[in-house]
Amino acid sequence: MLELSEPALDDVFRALSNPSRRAMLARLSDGPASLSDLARPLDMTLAAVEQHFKVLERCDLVRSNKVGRIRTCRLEPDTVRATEQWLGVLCADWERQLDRLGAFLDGTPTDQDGNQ
Amino acid sequence: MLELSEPALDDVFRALSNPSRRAMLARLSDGPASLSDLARPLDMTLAAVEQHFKVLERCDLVRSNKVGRIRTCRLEPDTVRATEQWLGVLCADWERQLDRLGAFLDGTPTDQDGNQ
DNA sequence: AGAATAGTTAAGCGATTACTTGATAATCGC
DNA sequence: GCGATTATCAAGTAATCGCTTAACTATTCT
Repeated sequence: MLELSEPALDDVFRALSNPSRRAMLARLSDGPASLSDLARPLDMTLAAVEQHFKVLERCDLVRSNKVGRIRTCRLEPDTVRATEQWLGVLCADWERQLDRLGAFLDGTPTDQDGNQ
Repeated sequence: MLELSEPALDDVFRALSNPSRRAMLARLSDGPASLSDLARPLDMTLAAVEQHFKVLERCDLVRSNKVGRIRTCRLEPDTVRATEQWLGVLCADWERQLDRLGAFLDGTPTDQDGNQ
């Protein structure tokens, strides 16, 4: 599984924080599209959409290649999954901590120490 | 399962895009902490940490209560899981689309199962 | 009571964001 | 070749972000 560095996580979450960019990703999860395709439902100039796309591409949420005058854009699901996993670990840690607490309240000994 | 609105997703992803805020969440996934606890490993003033915490609290990634002069902070894992799920749907849609494409290239009719 | 600890609030500042307009290519259809 | 389509680049701008400092309000400790 792809592991994202801290700066990469900055960029991925930043990229995901914009609704137009999320709409572009959602569109791409349905299949490849040109920049104009991505722009069509969005209420902004093509130049703006291109800038949004570059943000997504710089952090590897998407990739693209240009043939003729058409740039074809695709989702890059590895990065999406790596991001999902980061959140998963956060929840897992939380649940592990709740388990330890529950065990403590039950009077059951915990063998996983390391409380701080 | 908690479902996040589009504006809520804006705020959650924005909140997650900062490394100090992610460090605070990671610390809280280990158990409750005061604001000063959260500030200790971070190279910034307590005022800055409090501002970061407010960002996390406004989008329900954490909650807190104050007793005496101590504000005790906790993770709110429902929102983390809802965010994780949004990413999960994105990947699922992408995989469904790959399945359709694969089936088309095989000349086989599309059905539900199968992975990539 | 006085001093230290913990948190809160407001103002300010430089950097970054999310656009826009306008100019410039490159390419396709006829 | 010409005009429409598709994309790219540069510069400008208003708003937001990530801090800081400074002043202030509890609360706890001795």
